[in-house]
Amino acid sequence: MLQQTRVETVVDYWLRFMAELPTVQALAAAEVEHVLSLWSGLGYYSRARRLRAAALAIVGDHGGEFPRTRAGARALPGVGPYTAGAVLSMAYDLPEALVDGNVARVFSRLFALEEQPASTAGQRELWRLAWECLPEQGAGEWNQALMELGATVCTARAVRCGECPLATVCRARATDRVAELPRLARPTPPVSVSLEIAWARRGPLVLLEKRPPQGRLAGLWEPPTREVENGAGQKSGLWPPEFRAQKTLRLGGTLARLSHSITRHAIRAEVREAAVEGSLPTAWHWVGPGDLWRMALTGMAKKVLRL
DNA sequence: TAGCCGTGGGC
DNA sequence: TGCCCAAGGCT
Repeated sequence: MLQQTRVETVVDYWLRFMAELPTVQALAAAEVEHVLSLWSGLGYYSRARRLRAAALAIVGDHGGEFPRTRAGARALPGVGPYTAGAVLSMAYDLPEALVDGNVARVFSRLFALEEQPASTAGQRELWRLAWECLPEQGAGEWNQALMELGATVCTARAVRCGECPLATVCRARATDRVAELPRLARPTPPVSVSLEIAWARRGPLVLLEKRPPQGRLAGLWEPPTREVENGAGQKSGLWPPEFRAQKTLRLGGTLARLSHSITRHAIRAEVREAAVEGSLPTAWHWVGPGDLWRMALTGMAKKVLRL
């Protein structure tokens, strides 16, 4: 859950997840749809699928216990170099290094590294330093302290050098280059996307569509959504003929326009009341309010449904 | 190697 | 508001 996600965001999801699936055996036995429903709104949903797959491997191949070796950990789905170092050092207090976004920023400044952290050379240098700095005892606490320093003091912006315990030995600080480091990769411009979201009601039921099993938000549920024709005249949304989008929905007296983002996509969405006649596409279903909590909804769907 | 995958918060 | 960024991993 913590991969690319802030602690504050994760906490509530983690508590619900652990209350529902408290053991690795329970997670391994759970339906993918169930796991995704607990992940609903957290994003990067492949993490949820891999977590379940890892639980299956742990139960099936490791006697229900997380591996205690780097190779064993790295072989699990969803466990990369960072996660392996994090779990082994914190859960088992093994002397394992880690590099995440925070450590990369702290080290880039502390040692005034010129390489971009995302580059191969930059990663190699960061991991070398992480191992070089690692104390023989207490690697887990060391790693957490390093990440905490990056999260609270040595931040991307509004850096708090005055509160930093390493300020006197920081090479970026000494050369007044804190704001320039770490060197950032040239950002790719975001793609603007305009969506139309259908809001169709039938008594207490709401119309939802299950997304395709591949690609973005794979297999998750959302109110029927189509990409609107953009200025260049491409990608016009294809609504079924039985379906008519009507006026823009008003929520709290204002037009229901939602801004949203998916990595490198700036999304503007408009929610429209819709009428449905005749048969529905197979992916469309009327869903009762009690079922919504048990479904794998997209974050956008939760916004629209105000859950 | 670089593109892809979600969402929420800070400024 | 719009942009940047975050306890990454996979292909």
